[in-house]
Amino acid sequence: MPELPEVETIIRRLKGGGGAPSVLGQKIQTVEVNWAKIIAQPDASQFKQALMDKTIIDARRRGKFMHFPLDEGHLFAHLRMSGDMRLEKKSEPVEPYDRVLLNFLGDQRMVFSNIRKFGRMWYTKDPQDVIGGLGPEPLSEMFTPKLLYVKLQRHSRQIKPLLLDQSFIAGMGNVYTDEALFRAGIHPLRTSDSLTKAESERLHEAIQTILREGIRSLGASIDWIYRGGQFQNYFQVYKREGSPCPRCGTIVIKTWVGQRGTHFCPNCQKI
DNA sequence: CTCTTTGTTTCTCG
DNA sequence: GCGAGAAACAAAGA
Repeated sequence: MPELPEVETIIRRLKGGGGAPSVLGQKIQTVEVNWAKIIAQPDASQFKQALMDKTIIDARRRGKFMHFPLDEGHLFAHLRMSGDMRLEKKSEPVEPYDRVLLNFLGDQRMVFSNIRKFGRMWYTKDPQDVIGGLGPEPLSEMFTPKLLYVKLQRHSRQIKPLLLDQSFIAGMGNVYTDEALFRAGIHPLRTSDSLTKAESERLHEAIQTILREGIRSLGASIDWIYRGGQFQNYFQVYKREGSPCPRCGTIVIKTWVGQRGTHFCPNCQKI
């Protein structure tokens, strides 16, 4: 559920700004792992050992991954379905869903909070181990309308599952995919290589606009999955089944595509 | 107990 | 090999 805009929001917050504390330059003193399965690589005890005395030199986002280059090696985190990464004072109380705590030298710590325990963290020397298989960043300069069109033509797949495929394009999840397809006026079951150049260009514009608006709104807050953002107030189709389409008034419907709940307007998005 | 939720991986089948 | 579809899995909450 935390998708590209939510992760981007978290990363920007972790980097500080306006005098707020930052993770940059923080040296890890100790690591507490309260749920061992969160650690995907290596195992929990080696993870703790490896991170000790390492310094965080940057905080970046790649797709839905948080990427923290260290003075030696790299720390990655992925929230999967829920949660947050907080920077706070060590004197703050530990919450029930805080799974991993990085205690820094000084008075700060970074906390990986994850209700569902589906999130994962990695320590590796080679970033490619974790993010090597990801497709292009949808907000990067290399993600051009032409690139999207060429890539769509290379597959004959349903457009919605293809957009959710992180090796095709990194960072799209169920919410922003439904919203982008609505904005572009494309039915979620359309076959990727059936899209015309004009449709592909509309989709490119829609993906970038929806993601930028999501970031500007600081992400979307959905129940207890993620909190803080306002983008849920701008949903056109997601979770709006049974309500009129904001463009044409037709009732928005919900179906299943690739085993995922899928929302669209049957009038604006024709097969 | 059953059902739903999503990101991701793994499997089978055509 | 490719794509569809299903299943599995991670766990919690209604």
